[in-house]
Amino acid sequence: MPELPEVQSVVATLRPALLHRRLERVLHLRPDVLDPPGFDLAAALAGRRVDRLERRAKRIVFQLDTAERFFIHLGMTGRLLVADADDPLPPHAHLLVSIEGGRQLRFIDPRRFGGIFWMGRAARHLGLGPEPLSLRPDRLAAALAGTARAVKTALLDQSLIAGIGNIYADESLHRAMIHPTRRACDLTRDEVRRLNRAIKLTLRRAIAAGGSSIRDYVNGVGERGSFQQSHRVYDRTGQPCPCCRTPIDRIVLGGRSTHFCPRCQPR
DNA sequence: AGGTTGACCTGGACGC
DNA sequence: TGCGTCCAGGTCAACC
Repeated sequence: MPELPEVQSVVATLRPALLHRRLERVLHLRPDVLDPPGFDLAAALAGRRVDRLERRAKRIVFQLDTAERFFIHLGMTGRLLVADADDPLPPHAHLLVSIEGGRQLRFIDPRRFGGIFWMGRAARHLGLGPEPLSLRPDRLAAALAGTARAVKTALLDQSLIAGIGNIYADESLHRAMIHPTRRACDLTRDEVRRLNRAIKLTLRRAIAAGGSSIRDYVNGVGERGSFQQSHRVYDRTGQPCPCCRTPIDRIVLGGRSTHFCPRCQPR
């Protein structure tokens, strides 16, 4: 569900409720969403203040006043939000933490592809590539030059570029007018430059719109995004391309649904 | 080693 | 109404 723009929106909307406040009690924890398994998260959080709340790729990173860190990954269906403690509890709430002042942090995830990952104080290497919003074209060119996979598949590889998912890969490739099955290493310098610009523009606009809400996604205060209304190709199979009116085509690439305009993005 | 596939989960949409 | 099938915004481990 959540890619870079959605996670960015979650972090931005959670900050006012969390930053510089103390976490009081862990009220509920489903143990199988925690890594490492068996870690005493309740003891680690009790009485700790949240000093920083940041996004790294698709991860929401908490830094406590002890300098310890943990991150939450939302997987496909995860939600992280603050609610009033007496708001009705939805199904699949896996972590509930009371916040100084009476509100409650809730991690809800029906499919449980997401999770809570304790990092401690170590400056652990996360195995993630660079952030796309600050990526320079030569860096993107180097990442793509090293692989013969389809460019769309390469964009989804978080060790090459971290934060893009299925929606924004398709949207960026359409804006750059590049066919998703083109071999990553075959792109010309000009195409890489176009792609770099398209990624940044697409992500910035999506962030400004609060992300894309196809089905589950809501931000940290429960609001839906609106960028799905501006999608050019994603989930628009058979509908007209906004540039040339040709029906949008859908293929399966690397097991993922892939949408593109056969006219604007020729092979 | 690089690249591809299936598995992990639940729920909603659709067809019969 | 009910049941089966397919699909979903992500990431791994297991395979060629």
